[in-house]
Amino acid sequence: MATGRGAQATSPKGAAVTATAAEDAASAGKAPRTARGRRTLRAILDAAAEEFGEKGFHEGSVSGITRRAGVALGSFYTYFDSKDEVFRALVRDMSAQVRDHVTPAIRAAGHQIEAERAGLESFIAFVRDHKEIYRIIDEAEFVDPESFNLHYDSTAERIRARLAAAADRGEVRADVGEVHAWAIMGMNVFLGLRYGVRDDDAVPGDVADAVAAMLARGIGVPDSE
Amino acid sequence: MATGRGAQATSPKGAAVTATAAEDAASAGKAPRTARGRRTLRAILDAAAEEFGEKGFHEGSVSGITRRAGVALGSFYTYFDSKDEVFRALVRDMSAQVRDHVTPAIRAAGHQIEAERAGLESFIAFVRDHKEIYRIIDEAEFVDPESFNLHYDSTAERIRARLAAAADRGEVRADVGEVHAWAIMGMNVFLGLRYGVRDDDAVPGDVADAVAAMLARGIGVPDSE
Amino acid sequence: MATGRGAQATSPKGAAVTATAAEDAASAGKAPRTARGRRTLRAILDAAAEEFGEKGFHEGSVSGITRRAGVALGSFYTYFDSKDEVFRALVRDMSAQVRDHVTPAIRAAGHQIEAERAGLESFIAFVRDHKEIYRIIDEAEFVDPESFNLHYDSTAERIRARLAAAADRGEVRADVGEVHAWAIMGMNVFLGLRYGVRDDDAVPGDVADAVAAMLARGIGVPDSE
Amino acid sequence: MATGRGAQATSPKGAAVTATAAEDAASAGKAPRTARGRRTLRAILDAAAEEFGEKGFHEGSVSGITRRAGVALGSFYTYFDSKDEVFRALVRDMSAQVRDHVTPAIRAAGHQIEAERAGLESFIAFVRDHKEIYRIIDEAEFVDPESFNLHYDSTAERIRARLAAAADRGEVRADVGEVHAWAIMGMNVFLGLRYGVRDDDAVPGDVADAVAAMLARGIGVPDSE
DNA sequence: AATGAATGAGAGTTCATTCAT
DNA sequence: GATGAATGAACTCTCATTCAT
Repeated sequence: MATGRGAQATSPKGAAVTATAAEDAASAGKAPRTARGRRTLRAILDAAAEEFGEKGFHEGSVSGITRRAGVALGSFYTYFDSKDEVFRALVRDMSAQVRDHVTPAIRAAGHQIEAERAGLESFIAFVRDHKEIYRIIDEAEFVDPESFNLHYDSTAERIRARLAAAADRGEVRADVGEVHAWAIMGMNVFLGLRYGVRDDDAVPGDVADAVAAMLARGIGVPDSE
Repeated sequence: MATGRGAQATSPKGAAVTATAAEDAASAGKAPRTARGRRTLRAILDAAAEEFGEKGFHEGSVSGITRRAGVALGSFYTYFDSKDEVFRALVRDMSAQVRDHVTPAIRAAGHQIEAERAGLESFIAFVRDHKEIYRIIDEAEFVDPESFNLHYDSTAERIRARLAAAADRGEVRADVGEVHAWAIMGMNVFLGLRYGVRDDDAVPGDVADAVAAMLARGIGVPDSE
Repeated sequence: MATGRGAQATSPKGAAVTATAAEDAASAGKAPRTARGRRTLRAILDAAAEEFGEKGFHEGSVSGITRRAGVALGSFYTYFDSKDEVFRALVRDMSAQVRDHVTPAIRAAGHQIEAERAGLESFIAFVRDHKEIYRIIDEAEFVDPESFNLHYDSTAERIRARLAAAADRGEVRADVGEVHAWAIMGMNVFLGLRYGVRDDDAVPGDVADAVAAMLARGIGVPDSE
Repeated sequence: MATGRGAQATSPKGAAVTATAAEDAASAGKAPRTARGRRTLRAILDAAAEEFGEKGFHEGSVSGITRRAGVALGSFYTYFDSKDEVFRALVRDMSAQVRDHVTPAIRAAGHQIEAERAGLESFIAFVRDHKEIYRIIDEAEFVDPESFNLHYDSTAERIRARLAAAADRGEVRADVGEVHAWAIMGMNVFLGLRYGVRDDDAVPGDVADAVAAMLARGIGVPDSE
């Protein structure tokens, strides 16, 4: 699927992607030197998120991106070396944004079970605004396996680490480990697909409540609150 | 990700795919009439599973398939109308095979929690033999969304139905529903990815034990065994 | 410049190229398996000699080749992996044909000075029929340096070897070596350019006579005839 | 091949080219009016000699030139109307410099055979410092045929004229003419390629000695010294 | 004069699909 | 049925040239 925690590309505000991805482009050695250049790069990145989100990497085209961005075909290559490269920048950007979006919700929670609940709720809400995230991160499996693996490995590792810390605090059972982290990530990703992308009917909080209740009994320590 | 329950393409025996997929092809209106034809169709389907499993749908090519199958390029079109069509046949075949592989393990269990444990163990074991299943089902999201959705919807529905039956039997909590079904499917898919495709180190039974313990407390009814 | 000894591409007979170049293509792993395929390959090779001879490698285009050959653009790639590859095949073919054309004239001569005279005359005559050879072999310096170097190195080496043999027979001076071989090759190439490609006025035999007279005194042994 | 007589682009001092070529550029109607402009033009011309020498005309790029020159891409068009135009300026410049380099050595000789010897030695030495000259003049055959022809025609004509004068002085045979001029030019060009560009082992003087001895007998008048 | 972003025509290459043998 | 050559639309990427700043 896609991700363990929210994103922001092509946001309603229309510019959120660029923050991180523009840096990736920069680190790829094609940083714009003028304000006009920065505007163009931003337009291309937003357009790429749209194009790939709608059509996927292979069906999407560079000319589709530049058409959406309202720039000439050649301008694309002023900022990216190849179609693969924008895609890579986008995947990393989305991965970062998902993480940045849910982290505060998780941090704000007082108890680890509540943290997981908040994370899932926040993730589902986020996915609703950024349905393209699934298509983009999923297709990375084929186009940029490294980013794909990195995304899931680091997401799972973050979950594992916070569960371990919670175990130390006595909030979750001591035998909780990597298996549980991957299990939770998998649940979140599929619930995001079902209740974020597929159908908007359910209330994210309700879905999160149901899962949290299961987790409280499944991995929580009774009376640790 | 990919799937909730096992597959069989490109099996060690090298022919398993064909049973089901050949019927799909037949239903697509190109059933071979001679024994020679049946052999060619089987070769093409096995080769397609290999090709798409290795390279994905877009990077895979019809000529790659016929080369692997040892038949002429043109022969492909004797059995399939298009590249999309083999892929569709393959996705449905895999979906069916995953289902057919895990179902017996689930049926054999005495208690629902044990059934879920057996299903996951069986699934991980299966994935190890058919790592291409993830790539194929995942890419269906772009190539054949209908099959993709059908696969996950029907898998989740099967889980939901058996949990409902178990609730009636008093083996799992009465409040278990669709959310739990999608959560379990997500866990299974990601654990299959992590411990089936990615890394062969862990013992599937151990992974399944950890998950079953969590589920027993999370959704199980104490003393229902 | 171009070459030390004659060529044959795009000959009046229109098919000469293919003999050798078709084998190169074959050795490149794309040998046609049917008579129709052989005809197409021949048409492409002849067209490539024309296209590159007229426009040079960089200005020439694959679509120009297929247009001349009267085949579809894609058919080109049935026989060659790239534009570079036809060019390479062509250069090697031309090198071989130049050699094959002049060698008999040289062999037929009774004395080495007469052999050099006959070689030059034959070369000029040949160049007049295949003016494109200069453009093709010259541009190889940029496109396929290996073939370019090989062409001149082997041509010079052939001259050196036959002069050495002649020295043993007492027909030319004993101190004749590599320097003289390259000098003779250079003379031939430029006289071919001047009296073969550039201007058809002079009689090749007259040019060859003048050079032979100079060589007779310059490297010949008096009274060795 | 390339040329009959010396050049100077991309010289060790790094600026020599400009003297002549800047005039060509000027004659092309874009003479710089300030000292800063002259410096920029010089930098572009030197960079162009490097770029085209290394990569050839077609593989070389305007942006490669400006990068080497350390100026902005757009600045190129302040001094040249097109890529072709720099190349043309460069070819003429190189032709002139080759001529200017060898002429003094030829003039200084007391006897025509010695003059030819000195010319060849000087040419080989020169080529070693300016190996790019072959690539540049050779590619002119495709890019700027007029300059290409002019270069060889005028070089051959200079040789012919000095041989005619020498014949009048009784230093070379009376029957020496255009054929001999082209032959000598061809020898020089190929010996420059072999012992100047390709391999630095041989001593230019030794090569020139061998050729001079051959010419002395071939076209010289005995006892004319 | 200098800068560097923007432009867009053009070229090479791929490959699903067709069809004559 | 099988074969493999032929087709051509489609796409990515390059780069000379222009132009606003």
